[in-house]
Formats: sequence, structure tokens, C-alpha cells
Amino acid sequence: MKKTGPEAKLLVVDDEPNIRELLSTSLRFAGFDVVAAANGRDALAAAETHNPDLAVLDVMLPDMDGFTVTRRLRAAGRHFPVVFLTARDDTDDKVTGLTVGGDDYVTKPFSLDEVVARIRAVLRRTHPLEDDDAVIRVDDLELDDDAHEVRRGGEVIDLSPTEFKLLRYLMMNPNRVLSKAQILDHVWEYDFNGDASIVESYISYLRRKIDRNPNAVALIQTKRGVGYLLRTADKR
Amino acid sequence: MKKTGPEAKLLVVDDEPNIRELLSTSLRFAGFDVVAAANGRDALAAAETHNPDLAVLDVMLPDMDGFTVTRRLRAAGRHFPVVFLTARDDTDDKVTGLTVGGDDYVTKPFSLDEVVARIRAVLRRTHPLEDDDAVIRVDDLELDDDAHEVRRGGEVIDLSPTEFKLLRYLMMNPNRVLSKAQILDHVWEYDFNGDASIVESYISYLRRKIDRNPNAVALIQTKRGVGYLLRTADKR
DNA sequence: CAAGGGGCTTACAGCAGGCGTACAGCGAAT
DNA sequence: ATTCGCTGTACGCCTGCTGTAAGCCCCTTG
Repeated sequence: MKKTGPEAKLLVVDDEPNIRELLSTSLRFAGFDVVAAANGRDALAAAETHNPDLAVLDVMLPDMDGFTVTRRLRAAGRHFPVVFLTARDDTDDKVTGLTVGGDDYVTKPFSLDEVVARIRAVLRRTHPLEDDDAVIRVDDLELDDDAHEVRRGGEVIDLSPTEFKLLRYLMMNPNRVLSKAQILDHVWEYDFNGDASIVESYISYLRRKIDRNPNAVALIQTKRGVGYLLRTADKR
Repeated sequence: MKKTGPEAKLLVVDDEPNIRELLSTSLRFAGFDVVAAANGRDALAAAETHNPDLAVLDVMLPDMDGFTVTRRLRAAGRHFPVVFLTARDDTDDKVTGLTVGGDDYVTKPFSLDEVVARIRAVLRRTHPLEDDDAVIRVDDLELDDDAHEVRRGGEVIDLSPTEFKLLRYLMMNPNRVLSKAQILDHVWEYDFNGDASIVESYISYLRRKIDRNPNAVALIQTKRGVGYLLRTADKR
């Protein structure tokens, strides 16, 4: 009935059409069943109709704020968790109470992959029945999302936040070429308007840390003119 | 979050919707089965219907005070323990009598984690059958909630109340990154309106007391840009 | 083989996050 | 009244992260 991984049903609520579409599309692609709403009123109605497993909820809505929506949902007996979206200068230090219970929040502008990861983490926490692990494995590489830790052959590797997100994106898509544009879109914040060459730099940083053994087969491979891919041992 | 106890059933009674929801959500997430009521009359009815194992009861209710509710409950043969919620400025004499029997009280504004801990403590006392221990262990670190005492390698460490709550929260969530916002929401009182940087200060205080050995692997680790985590030895 | 383009790596400036200490206010204990 | 410990804020220092730029290498193609 309640599903944690893909196929869970999500309610996405944001009044900005761009953000709403961006989120709906990526979440759908990530395997979720998505229902969208543009304001609090519609959100409440949609929650009644579709009974989602989780809501992604902008705290600044035209008709009522996200907290009010949440309170009304809960009062109506809907106890699914919420991932709030907040403006960065809102939350940076002040706004509290967003992480009570199984809830969490993400600041705008966000990275799409980060939102997906946070949603998965919340679903994992609130429905611990499923043996859906927080650890992604590719060969002897392990990425633990809960502990925010990466290990290669059991040895801990220290990564910066951006390196971590990049590696997670690669590991979520093993043996598949990812273009620099794709990587930018998924790993960097959606308003980033720098050069795609930054991906090259970060791939380089990652290689230095996880592919440091020159004798072993490299995990991160370049497909010239196309993109990068993370290769598993059995697919070589 | 560690879920303890076999899903005891709680009755939460408070007339302020925000507090009621805050408590219900947290307690539900902590693994309890929660029923909520907004006033004394509904509370009595809910107690009849649901037969809870414990009640969290605001002493200031619109229709009758918490003592009256308790008296009527007991008169009706309901002998489950009660955790009272009282305003901080209530005089001591008003508070006396709240801890007789297995009962306890918490002053508003409270820290969410503190309420959960107190509820668990009361349940532990009244249902000693459960092999639910008051001691949390992480490596050679022990935190005894009943004795309010912390030991590292058997040696007692003196902590201030805030330090204790912070450490307890960390120890309840080992090997999981906790953001400063999460820590604020769980450890500090719900109306705390200050800066999240206070968490940094208290982490610093804690380190000075429990991670004083510079040669050993630090228990408290910083995940820059993400949060903090308490690391166990086997997960290194 | 030469030229061009794509990719790799490193350097670096600017900046944000985190650390630790100092301190003032406050309430409890003496 | 005085002392004491605890809390929350402020602040200066430092570390390490980020994004850009630049030079080099290598692959591809004519």
C-alpha cells in the first residue's frame, strides 16, 4: 500500500509554474507517481482525492503558507510526511520546525538530484519496513546517503558537498553515459548559469579521490564528445 | 530515529492546534500510536474509546483543568500515567503533586526530544516488564537517562542540561548526519528564535568534554555544509 | 602530419561555513 | 548580596570549497 521507492505517490505544490514543472518532470522520471497543485486550496483537495505518500510543499503559497496547509492536512487525518521548499534567505538561520517528525526541507534554488535524494531519505525513514537501503554500491564503491559517507574498498573517502552529489548522480546511473549538460542539470542548482566546463573540473577532483590507483580499471570513464560514465566491473 | 517500545498508545491533549500537531507528529514519528484531543471533554471521551497507555495533558484547558481531567479519568477506573504540560511561570505550589504516582510534568516551551524522553521514562517506570533500557550506548560512550549521567570508558562526564540533550539526540541517531536545523528543532525549545550557530557552540562544548583525546578517532564528526554525525567504531 | 577541438589538470581569488572564545544576562544556590 | 554555572550572542580566525581561467595534452580529422 505505502511504497517508499519508486512508485510512491507524491503531491507537488508550488505556485511558480516553472518550478512545478521542473519538479514534476524530474520526479516522474525518477519513478514517482506525481500529482501537482499550484496553491493551498488545490493541494488540500488533491490530498483528499489522491492520498499521496509524501508532499513536496513550497512554504510561500499565494493563498496560505505551507504550515497552514500541513496543519490542515494533519487535522484531516493525513499523516504523510512533507518536504518543504523554502527560499534560502528565509531559512538560512531562522525558520525552524521544518524537520519535526519525519519532515525535511530543501532551500531554493535547489539541485534536482538533491531533492530526489531528500525525498527518498524521508520515505525511507517514515516507512522503515521496506528493505530499501540508503547505501548505493558500484563495485567496491559505497555511498551511504544517511551518513553522507563514501567508501572505496571499505576505506572512507572524504568528499566535498559538490563532489558527493556528483558521485551520487553517477552511481545512480551506472553504465550509462551522462552528458555534461545532464550532469549540470541534475547536480548543480537549477539557477546555475556558469560554464559546463565546471563538470570537467569536478570529474577531475573525483578521479583524484576515488580512481587514484593507476593499475586498476578506472571507474569514471570519458566518452569523448558525449559525456562520462561510471563503469561496473562486470560490464567491462 | 530509534523507535522504542511496542508502539504504546498515547493520548495528546492540548487546545493550541500548533502544539497539538507538533506533539502528535513528533510522537507518531517516535513510534507511538497517537490520539489527540483539544479539550477535557473530548479527552475523557477519547480515553474511553481508545484506552491509551499514557496521556500527555496540558494543565490549562478551555473547559476544565488537567487535574480535573485526571481526577475524572481515575474515577472512571483509568489508571494510566500522565505527563502534564505546564506553563513555565506557574508557581511551584501549582506544580506540586504533578509527579505523584508514576506521573511527570514538562514545562512549556519544551524541547521535543525532551518530551519524548520523559514519556519513555514514565512508560519504563510503569511497565518495567519491557527490556527497554534507559541506557544508550555508542562505543564506550554511555548515556543513562534515568540517572542523567554520561560515561566515557566508565568515567563519568559532567554535562550541562543542554549538552546532555544534544548528546542524547546524537546518540539516538548514530551514523546519521543531523543538520543544524534538525538539531535545533529537536533539542532546543520549540519557540527558540535564535541563530542555528548556537549548535556549533554546543558541539564545541561537547567535543571538549567527550572527544578530548586527540589521538583517538573523534566520535563527533563534522560534515561540512551538511551537519554533524556521531560515528561508531565499526562503521569507520 | 598538422591543425583544431575537446578534455584534463592545476592555480587561484573570493567567499562561506565552522570553530572556539569571550562576554553579558540571568536564575539558582549559598 | 554574592557567587556560580548556564545560556545565547558576537566576533575574529581559519580552513577548505567553489567557480573560473589558463595551459597543456591527446584524440580526431583532413
